[in-house]
Amino acid sequence: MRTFPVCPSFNVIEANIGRVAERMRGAPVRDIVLVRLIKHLSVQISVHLNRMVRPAGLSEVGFRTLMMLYANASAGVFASQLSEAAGETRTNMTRICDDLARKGLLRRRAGTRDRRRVVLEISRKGVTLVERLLPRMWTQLDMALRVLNAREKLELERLLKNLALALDGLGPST
Amino acid sequence: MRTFPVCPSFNVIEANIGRVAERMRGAPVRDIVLVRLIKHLSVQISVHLNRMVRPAGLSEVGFRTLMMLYANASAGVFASQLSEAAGETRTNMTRICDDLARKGLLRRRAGTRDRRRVVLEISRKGVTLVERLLPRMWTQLDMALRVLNAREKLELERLLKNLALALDGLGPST
DNA sequence: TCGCGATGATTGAAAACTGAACTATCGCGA
DNA sequence: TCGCGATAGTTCAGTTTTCAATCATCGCGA
Repeated sequence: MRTFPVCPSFNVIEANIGRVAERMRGAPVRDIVLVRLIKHLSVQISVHLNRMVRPAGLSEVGFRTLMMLYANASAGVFASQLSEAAGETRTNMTRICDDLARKGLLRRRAGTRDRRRVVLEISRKGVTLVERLLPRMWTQLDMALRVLNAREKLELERLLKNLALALDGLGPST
Repeated sequence: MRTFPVCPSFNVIEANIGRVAERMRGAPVRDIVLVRLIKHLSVQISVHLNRMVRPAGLSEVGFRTLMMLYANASAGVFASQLSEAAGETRTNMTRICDDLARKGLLRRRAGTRDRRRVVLEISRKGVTLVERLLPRMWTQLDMALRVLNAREKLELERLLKNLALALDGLGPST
């Protein structure tokens, strides 16, 4: 099977996967490589994002949350929706919002229709911060993803979404 | 821009990214979607793997570590190599190996040539466990990735590796 | 209208992970 | 051979994340 040139940080991992296959026949090597690649990339991305927002006193998760609030600035969002949008557990979202609220970046208020719900709204200060950080993040992101052309990006998105769909379906059954 | 059908769990996220773009022109929407997709997939995969190895009393990280040890069963591995292969920090690897050692799945011994190093070796019990679990994992993995054909998998691997390479390069500079 | 199971959010305890010291050892040059 | 910066691994303290229990509120049916 042909392999591709790859970053040093992943070479070690791939070498080890190959060694597993040598010992135990039938290993779906390419599949394992894919899974590990996704994890590896996820970590790399997190590290980069963290490094970018740290100077502003935020964590990557905090920033992601704030951005989701920014997206819904006009109406505000319920906490549960927000946790879904940011991809965090509800418990964790509570803590993250605690932190953001302490920093004055968001406001919490009880829902009017349903007082169990909590409406979260980004503050003026939060908007300012997001709008200050976003352009820099976008530039970085654009630079990093320049290695792929438009067609490749589209194809990558398609493939990853197929994968996400498959994993979703696999979930509750097994 | 055309979008693809996608799992419900990611729909919310994508909708929110779209809303950010409405508010702030110039957002590289497709790029952001890609990054969030990768993170989303990484989490999904972790959940699935965890669910599979939990009954054996292992965490996903523990199993991944054990598998890397299995790959190098003949010679054993130094702890630092292992942490690199498993994609964990050295600190965390110490803790994980503590756990695996307590369960009798690996042996630790001082290196002979260099006594600072610690040689890690999978135990008989560890080998048995890995060989019991692997086939089930591979079956699951195979099922999940059946949504992609061979050509698509190869293309996905190529694209992801390109991305990994780009992020690697971006690292120390900015 | 009164209950009561269901739901949204929070809290507390525990687990997982990380960064910064610290310890022991190494290899190299004076 | 001695000393000393570098390296491997661990420990400790702090952060982040999760699970399970809890609180408050809702909506629905008797």
